[in-house]
Amino acid sequence: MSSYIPDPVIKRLPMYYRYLSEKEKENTLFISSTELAQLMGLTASQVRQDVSAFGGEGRQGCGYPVAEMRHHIGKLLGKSKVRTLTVIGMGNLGRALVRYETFSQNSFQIISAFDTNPKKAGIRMGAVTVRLMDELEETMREAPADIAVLTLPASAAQKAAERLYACGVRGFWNYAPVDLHLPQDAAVVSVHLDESLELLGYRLEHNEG
Amino acid sequence: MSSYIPDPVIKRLPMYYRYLSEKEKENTLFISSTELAQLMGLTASQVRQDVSAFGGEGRQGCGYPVAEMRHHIGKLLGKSKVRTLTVIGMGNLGRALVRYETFSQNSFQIISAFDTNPKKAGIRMGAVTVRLMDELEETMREAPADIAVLTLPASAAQKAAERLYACGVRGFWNYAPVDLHLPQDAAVVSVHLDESLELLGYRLEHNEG
DNA sequence: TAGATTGTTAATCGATTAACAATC
DNA sequence: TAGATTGTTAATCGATTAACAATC
Repeated sequence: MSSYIPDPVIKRLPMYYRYLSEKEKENTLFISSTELAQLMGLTASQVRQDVSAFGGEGRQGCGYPVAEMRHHIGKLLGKSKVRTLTVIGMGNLGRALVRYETFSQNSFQIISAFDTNPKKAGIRMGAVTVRLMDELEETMREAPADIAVLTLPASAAQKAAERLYACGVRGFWNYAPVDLHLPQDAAVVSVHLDESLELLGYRLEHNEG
Repeated sequence: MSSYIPDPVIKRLPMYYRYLSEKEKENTLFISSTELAQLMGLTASQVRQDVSAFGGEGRQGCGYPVAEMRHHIGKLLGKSKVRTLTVIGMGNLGRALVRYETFSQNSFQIISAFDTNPKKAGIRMGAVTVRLMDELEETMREAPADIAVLTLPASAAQKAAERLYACGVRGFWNYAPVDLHLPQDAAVVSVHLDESLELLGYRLEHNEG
């Protein structure tokens, strides 16, 4: 069905979506590759190549229809569906994510949260009540999650991921500083905050001679 | 001094650092490009090119000296210095980051935190006391920060960044869903959590025909 | 029609991979 | 020395940029 889209283009889709959303809010009807490129820090040529790659359509002499293209990208990103999330690990980060409301705006819905610490079990956080990891399988049967958010120690992440995979979870949003090894049909996106900060350290160090 | 290193290589440095740290903990003295490549999901050839690019040195027939190479990369990443951080915006994420202890292990030290909400001012969080944004300039004079962590609404991020830049801050770790525009000598690394999750949505949607 | 801008083909650039001589 | 593995040069691959004909 959907033909091949190069990975660099896919990674830019969310950014396209963001800028098109902004433009739509400003009631802009059409935007040229030149303007979009400038906003996004790309070349106009690259924008035209990207659009062509992800199947967008423009009008010569006029530009790209903002609303239509945003909708098209939204569909590619699977925004038409609601995704259910479960958060594994109620440390500082887990707690913050559970309370983060921006997700719901984007049709991501946190439906459960787990921790291994019995002291945290039963506590209400955001819209969910923390459960013990022992109840994972049972809970996943009753209320399956599309995506697991892994905010637990590196040492526990791989095993938890395997357990979740066995429960049918196929999406993994990984915050633990490890690279997960899961079967091909699992989708993993990692957020390595520590590495991101280290990269900033590098840039800071080497920004002028 | 330091010769040019291609950007893709730089972005891999933190991952090299992570795996070398693990190997060092296991008391591995040398590691071959083949083994390192397998761990990191790269080709051996790429590892050798990377190492050569960032100025690492191996021993033929033997591999790369783990501890030495880790130290070398650490120096490139500026890990020899302690970096001071200020967190701007005490929402869920800001609070989580202030309490996050992994940073200190990596020689990043949070020394102040700000919010525009007077109700939050004066409250102690993690190792710092929240201050009102009004006190930003004064505080930066007394205790300058190398890096500002921007965990505030998109609409406020650009202006806050400019203010911080004017205070002499040159590193920006940006969590707001905007792209910052700052002078050349500022180093910006953005963590777009929403976009990262959207990418996962895409992968989930398109993982098998 | 004239002007603007797309869509696409060709050219360039840079990153990854392959190959192999150098050498520990 | 023989075996293993680096360091580097060459080949390939893919992404970005440039150019321009097609067309709204």
